[in-house]
Amino acid sequence: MTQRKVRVRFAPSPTGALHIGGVRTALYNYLFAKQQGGDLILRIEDTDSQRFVPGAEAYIIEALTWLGIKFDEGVGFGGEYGPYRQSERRDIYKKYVNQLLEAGCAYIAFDTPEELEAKRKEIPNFQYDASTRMQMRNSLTLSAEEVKSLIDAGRQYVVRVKIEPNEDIHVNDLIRGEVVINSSILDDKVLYKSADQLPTYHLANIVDDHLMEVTHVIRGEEWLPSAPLHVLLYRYFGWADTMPRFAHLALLLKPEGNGKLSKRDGDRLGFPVFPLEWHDPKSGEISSGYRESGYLPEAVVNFLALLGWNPGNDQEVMGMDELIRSFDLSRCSKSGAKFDYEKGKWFNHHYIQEKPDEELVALFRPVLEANGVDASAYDGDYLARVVSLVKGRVNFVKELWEQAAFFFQAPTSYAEKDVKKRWSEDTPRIMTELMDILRGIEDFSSKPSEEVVIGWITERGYHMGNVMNAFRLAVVGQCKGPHMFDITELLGKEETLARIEKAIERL
RNA sequence: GGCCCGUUCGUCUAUCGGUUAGGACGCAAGAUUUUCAUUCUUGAAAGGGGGGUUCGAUUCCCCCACGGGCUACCA
Repeated sequence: MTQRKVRVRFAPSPTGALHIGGVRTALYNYLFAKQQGGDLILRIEDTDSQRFVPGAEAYIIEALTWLGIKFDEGVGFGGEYGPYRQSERRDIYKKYVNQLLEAGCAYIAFDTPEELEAKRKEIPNFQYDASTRMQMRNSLTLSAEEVKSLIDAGRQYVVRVKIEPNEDIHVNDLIRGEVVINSSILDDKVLYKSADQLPTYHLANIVDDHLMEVTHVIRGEEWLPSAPLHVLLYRYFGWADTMPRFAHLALLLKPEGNGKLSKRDGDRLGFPVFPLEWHDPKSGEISSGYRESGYLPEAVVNFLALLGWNPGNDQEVMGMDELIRSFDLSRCSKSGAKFDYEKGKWFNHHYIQEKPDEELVALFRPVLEANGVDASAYDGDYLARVVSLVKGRVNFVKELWEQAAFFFQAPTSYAEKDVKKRWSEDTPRIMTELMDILRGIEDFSSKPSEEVVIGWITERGYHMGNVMNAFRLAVVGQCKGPHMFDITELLGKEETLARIEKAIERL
């Protein structure tokens, strides 16, 4: 067992956009697989035909690819253990259900959903289990002939697992240690549904993990209560010796209030809960995504990795390779983590600073276009210099526009507050004088022009702050922005003079 | 209701019986500066409650409280 190659799987259900919590589960699976030199499998668990949403599968693949989570096999990635879509594995499940039936570990039940619902209403805490199954209509209470005639008559039925009561079942969890649950509190779960002739999660999951030789099941905490059932199923199938190890991850919680993180929280608090923008085909609703909001994938990965895991030291900034190196399931926290969006923003800010300017320029060009600027009119070097001047003040690539707009458009208005404070009666006179000085500068680059202007201000005994801020107001439109002479260097002498002239006219 | 899991600054977390309980985000103050931001420095900020065990508990055990999950022919 120890020499088996590590194989883990991410097995989402294509019922909509991939939730950010699901992304984290996928990430942890990936980190673990790569660290162990193993494989990551993408399996699509589409056994619920009712909830199937077209496009969800493609969305999942695109989202994880964007984040740099790479699969070794699975839907869209090939592999020897396919098919990897559960809806294409009907025959396989049928065979294994029959195996369970023949072994007496499962039975056929004819109770309709309506009958069950009535039962649940009638008896509080009703559970289909060892204590009640002999009062129900199933192959344990009906004779073989009756069962056969019902089936021949086309009666719908489900297959239920037969749980033997009064046994302590031990689940050894890599994160939580040993969890013990008594089999009496488990119910005879449906393994095979009548409606769509497909297995439920429980059956399909065990059969596929076994057939695909999965060694570790890393999944959300919501599966912990059914883990004993899964352990039992491995035993009933005779696969206990190759049963995967389990690791149940604590959930991502709402930033404020109670409960787990949901799509509504994102809408309400103004942050995405999906990796990519999602267009719901049923409701037509559009939900924002991290990618479209201007997040860098490395920031999302780093942020998510630390939500519920840490390397055991003070290091927080880690790239994918580093995460792979230090990831450790035993260091995953057992309690749920509130989603801290502010920290996510900080990570993005950080990764923007680390990113080479040329790469930022590539991301900046579409932002310029979106704001009506013909980005192709500017060469990469110019844009790179603009970006390097303003990137320190943004959290998102999008915000680069707000910070750098004046490099592309002369101010059309001037910040009222700054005008009041920095533009006095004799400012036009001083600005006219400044224009003369600027005209005379041969080398208009930052340092030399700064020396000349500062020299002039000092010589004339002008107030440094007043002159420089008026200058800034004229060129930028408000009293903020990068170093003044870095701006004028990029703008050039002609544009700088034109802007001052315009300001004198208008103010 | 039943069952399971959990509980350290506002948030994410470190601590594997003895620490001035550490770091990060956020927040506040200061420094730098011709502006705004960045940056840097500093600061405020935590072991849910009650019992044990122990020379000593944040750390181990029990109870309670609180939080989370599950309790479908959904995953």
